[in-house]
Amino acid sequence: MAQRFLLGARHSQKEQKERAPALPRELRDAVAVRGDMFSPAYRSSQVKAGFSLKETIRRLRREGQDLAPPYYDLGVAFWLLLPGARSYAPEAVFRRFLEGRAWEGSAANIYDALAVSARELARQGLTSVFRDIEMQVLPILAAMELRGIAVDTAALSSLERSLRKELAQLEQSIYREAGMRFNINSPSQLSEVLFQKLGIRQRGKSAKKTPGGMRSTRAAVLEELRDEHPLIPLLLHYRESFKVYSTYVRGLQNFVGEDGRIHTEFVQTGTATGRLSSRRPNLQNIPSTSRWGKEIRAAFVAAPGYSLLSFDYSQIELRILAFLSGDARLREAFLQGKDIHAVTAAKIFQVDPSRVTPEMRRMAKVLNFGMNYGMGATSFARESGLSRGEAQEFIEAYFREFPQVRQWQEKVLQEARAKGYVPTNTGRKRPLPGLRSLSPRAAAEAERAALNYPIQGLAADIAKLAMIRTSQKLRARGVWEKKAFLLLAIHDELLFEVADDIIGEVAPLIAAEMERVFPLGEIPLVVTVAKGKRWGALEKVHFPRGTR
DNA sequence: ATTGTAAGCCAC
DNA sequence: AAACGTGGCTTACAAT
Ligand SMILES: Nc1nc2c(ncn2[C@H]2C[C@H](O)[C@@H](COP(=O)(O)OP(=O)(O)OP(=O)(O)O)O2)c(=O)[nH]1
Ligand SMILES: [Mn+2]
Ligand SMILES: [Mn+2]
Repeated sequence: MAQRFLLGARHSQKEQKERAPALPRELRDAVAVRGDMFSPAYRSSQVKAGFSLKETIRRLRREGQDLAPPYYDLGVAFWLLLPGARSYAPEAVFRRFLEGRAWEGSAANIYDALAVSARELARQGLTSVFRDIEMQVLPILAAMELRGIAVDTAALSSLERSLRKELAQLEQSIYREAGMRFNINSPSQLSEVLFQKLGIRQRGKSAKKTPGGMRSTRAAVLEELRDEHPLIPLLLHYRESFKVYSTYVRGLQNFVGEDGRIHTEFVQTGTATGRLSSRRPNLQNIPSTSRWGKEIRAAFVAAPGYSLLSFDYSQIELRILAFLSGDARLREAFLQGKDIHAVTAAKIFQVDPSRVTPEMRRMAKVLNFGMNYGMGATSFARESGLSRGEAQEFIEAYFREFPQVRQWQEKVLQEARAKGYVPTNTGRKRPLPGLRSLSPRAAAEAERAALNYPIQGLAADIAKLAMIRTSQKLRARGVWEKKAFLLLAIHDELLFEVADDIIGEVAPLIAAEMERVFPLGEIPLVVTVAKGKRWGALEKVHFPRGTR
């Protein structure tokens, strides 16, 4: 299937010429941008074409210069044509899409890649997503990376001391219970200690193996063995603390810059669905739930005189599912302002919806999305604590309640099998060659990805539109990158740093803009707002009626 | 010393 | 570990 997206290789030069429509004038007149150079043309209104334009923009802005829009980023262009590849670096792109031509870093190379990608984007109906979404987001990401987010390093150091102490004690307790010293961080050594030396086994259950044939020691397995040996709860505790220590406390400290801020990199070509990813460090997976998690988040702070403002779409993918499937009852639930995550939590935990805790609701999220994207009864049972039979019945009841969701899924799969790819409402598409795999496992895996893609992909576009529109609004007010800074995009959440004296003005503005970026028919997009001096201690903001 | 893979786990 | 999906990071361990 990937062949369909390979360009040029199958055609002779002559055929190419006959088929290739002329490039629009603005692209023929594009300026080739090489990352290590500067040209007065960078200030012109011509299209700037090149690889890694975000990095070029960052470099130029650091040097007091800039790269004027409009942009044409070649890596992003080829990513839209074939999302999910490992690399969109020039060498990889030329190898895959411009066979026969090698990347030499020349302007001619850039024009070649521009011509090939632009024609194919147009042919596949991707021009609008590319130009109106991706190329608008690009300079916003550059600004976010340059700004960074402030970190309370003293808080992190204090956390490091606490965790060191706790880990040292846990380590000793674990050695004592095991009757020997070993590397707790080595799953193979731990597996041997647990299942050979101590002979721990779950009565009447088969051994859980990793793909490598080892007996698994992951948390889900240890959780089931919790009562079988006093070592197990110690290990679970150790695992959680060590994760926080190694990845978040020690790891993050290494990324704090001279300016006291962490500057993540947002990868625009990092996912197959249109989401962004974040790396070096990843600031999209900072812990949020556990006790340690809260403390880690509390180490991310606003600059003096500023506050952090968080805007998160409520139940975003469930609303999109209601919109796409048209399911009458799911739509009705959202028209009535229902919180489906809370409803599911209330059913699972058998409490009144008003008494659902944040932890219960987070668990319900996993179950709700799990059901919609193909989770089995066994996994549902483990996640929920229900028996396998109860889990099976719960899933069936869910699809009885929302029958049009199933119908929509069947339709998505049919079209996906016929076309070999899945589209989103914005025109983005993802090829899924696995759908035609002869391996039932691989085919089933591709089917689940196909069910997820139209929803996660549209959610990604909504979040990107939110970045674009809110930045435009703030720019019109004269505060963008002056008194209001976008710091992070966490999938369906935008985290701003805003001067205290304009919070009352811009918070309703941002929320209102986010709620209008993509109307889902009658289904409202709802944004939850929270603010505070520390990310780990935000308080919900309520707007008076009619202010947005 | 560097690179790649497996296992595991954090977030959305 | 299992019929949720999308990611990135750390450690251990083997291969280079
Ligand atoms: N497949 C899957 N998708 C998830 C999972 N967790 C989050 N997502 C996706 C779907 C969510 O709508 C989206 C945003 O995550 P959030 O944590 O903001 O949850 P959501 O918006 O649904 O609820 P909220 O009202 O914000 O608490 O990310 C998950 O466990 N599985
Ligand atoms: Mn949300
Ligand atoms: Mn969110």
